[in-house]
Amino acid sequence: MEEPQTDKTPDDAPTGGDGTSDGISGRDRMRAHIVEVAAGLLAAGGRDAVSTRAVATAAGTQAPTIYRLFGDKDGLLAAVLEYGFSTYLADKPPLDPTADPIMDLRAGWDLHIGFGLANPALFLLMYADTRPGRRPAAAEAGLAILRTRIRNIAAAGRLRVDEDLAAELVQAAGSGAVLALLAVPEDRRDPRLPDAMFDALITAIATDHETANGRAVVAVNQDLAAPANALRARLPELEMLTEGERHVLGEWLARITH
Amino acid sequence: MEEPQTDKTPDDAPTGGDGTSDGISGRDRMRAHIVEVAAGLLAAGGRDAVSTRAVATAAGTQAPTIYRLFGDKDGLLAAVLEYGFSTYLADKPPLDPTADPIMDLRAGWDLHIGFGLANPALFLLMYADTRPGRRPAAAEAGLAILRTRIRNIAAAGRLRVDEDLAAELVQAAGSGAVLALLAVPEDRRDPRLPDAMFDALITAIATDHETANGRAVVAVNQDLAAPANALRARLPELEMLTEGERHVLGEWLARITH
DNA sequence: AGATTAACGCTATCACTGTTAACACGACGA
DNA sequence: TCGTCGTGTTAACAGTGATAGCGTTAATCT
Repeated sequence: MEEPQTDKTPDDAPTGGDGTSDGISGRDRMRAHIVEVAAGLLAAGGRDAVSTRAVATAAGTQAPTIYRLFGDKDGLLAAVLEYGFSTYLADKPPLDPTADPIMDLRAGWDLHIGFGLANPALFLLMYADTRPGRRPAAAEAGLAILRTRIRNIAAAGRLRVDEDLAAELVQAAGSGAVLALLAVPEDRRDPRLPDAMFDALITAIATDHETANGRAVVAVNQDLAAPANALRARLPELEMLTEGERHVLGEWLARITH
Repeated sequence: MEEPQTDKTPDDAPTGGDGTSDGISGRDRMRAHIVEVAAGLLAAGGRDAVSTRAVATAAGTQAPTIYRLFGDKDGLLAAVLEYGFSTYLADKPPLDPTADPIMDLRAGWDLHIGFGLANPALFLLMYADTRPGRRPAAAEAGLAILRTRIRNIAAAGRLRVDEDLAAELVQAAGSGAVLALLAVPEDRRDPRLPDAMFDALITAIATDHETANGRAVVAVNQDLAAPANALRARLPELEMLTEGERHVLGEWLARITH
C-alpha cells in the first residue's frame, strides 16, 4: 500500500536545485499541485472523498504538509474552491460590454448555472455549506461580479428595485435553481427551469425593453396556457370523456402549455 | 452537563415487563426518544454535533442501539428530518380552502421560509445535502404539498405555465432564498427578499386577478365550462395541433361545456 | 566561512467518527 | 428444562482532522 517515498523523488521536489534564485519557490508549486489533486478528488468522489490523508497520498506527500500550507482543512477547501471557480471563469469571456446590460446579466446567469451543473460538489461547497452566517470567499467573488452587472442595468436606468435586493434575488434564485436541478437525477431534470427562473426575475427586477407603453406585450401563448392548465388540472373530473379521450386530451393540453 | 444516565432509568426502558403483549413496545418509545434528542442536538450544534456517540449518551443509551433502530446514521438523520418537518407542519393549519388559491400558495411560501429560518440545520439537511440525484423523503413531502397548491391555482384557471415547471420554480426559489438568507449573518439579512421573490414568481406563474379584458378566463373554482370555453374561442390559434386534432378537441370541449 | 533560523519531510500520536463483532442477561416458546 | 431471541453493554476496527516532535536541509545573518 504505502510504499516508502522516502527516496528522492527527484521530479517532485527539486526545491534544493532551483530554489535559490527562483522567486517562485517550490512551496507554491506544491501548493498548486495539492489544490489540483484535491479538486480532482472532489470532482470524482464528492466531498467525502477529500480527506487530508487521501489528498496527501494522492499528491505524493503527507498530511501535515497540508496543514503547513493551508493551515486547516477549511483552508484547503477554500483554496480548491477558488481554484475551481477561477479556472471555470477563465475559460469564458469574463465581460463583454454589449449594448444591452440585461443580455450581459443573462450571460452571467447561464454561466453560473453551467458552472453549478458541471461542478456539483464545488457548487454545493460554495452555496450550500453548512455554516450559517458565513459565505466562502469564492461565493463573495461571484456575488461581486453579479453586482457589477446589476449596476450596469441600474446605470442604464432600467432597474426597478435597488441594487442590493436585485443582486440577492438573482443570487438566491440562481443557487436555488442549480440545487433543485442537482437534487434530481440527471435524466429527470427540467431544462426549462433556469430560463424560466431568469425570465421571472428579470421581469420583476428590470423594466422592459420596449418600456414605453405601460404594460407589455404579453405573449399570446400565455393567455392560452391558463385555460389549458385549468383543464389539465381537472382532467380526472371530465367524466363526459372516455379514459382514452382524457389521455389524448392531456397530451394536447401539455403541448399547448409548453 | 452530562450526568451519567447509566443507572436504571426505570421509567425509560421497561421492555422486559410489557414487551410481550403490548403492541407498542418500548422499542418505539426509545426510537422516538432518540429522534427527539438527535433533533435537539442538531438544532443546538449543527450537523457536526450529531454523532452516534453524542446522540446515544444524550439519550441515555449506547451507540449500537442507534444501529439496531435506524440501521444507519443516514436512517437516523432521515428520521430526525421527518420528525422535525412534521412537527413544524403540525403547528400550522395545513390547508385552508380560502377563496384565493394564490393566497394559499403565499401562506405555504411564508410557512416554508419560516421553517427554514427557524431550523437552519434541518433545512440544510433537507435541501442542501450533498448527494446529487437524490432528495430526502421529507423534501418530497413538502414538494407534494406545494404541488397541490399549484394544482389549485391551475384549477382556478390562473396558471400560465404547466404545473411541473411552476412547482419546480417555487421550490427552487424558496430554498434558494432561505439559503441566501442563512448564508448571511442574521443582522445583515434583507427581510424583503422572500416577499420580493414570491412576487416575482407569482407574476411569472399566475395571471392577474383582473386579466380579464379579453376573453379568457376566469373561472370560479368549480366551473369547468369557463376554461373550456376560453380554449374553444381561440381554437384556431392552436397551431401546435394539427387541423384534425383541433377539430376533435373542439368536439370534446363542446361536450365539456354542455 | 561559519552560525543561526526557518522550513521541510516524516513518523507517531491524540481524540473522535461511523460501524460492527462479541459477550452477558433476561424473557419467551418448545 | 433448554434453546432462542432481543436487548444492553463493552470492545474493537478502520478512518478522520489535527498536532507534536524528530532529523535534515535550505536560506539568511554576522
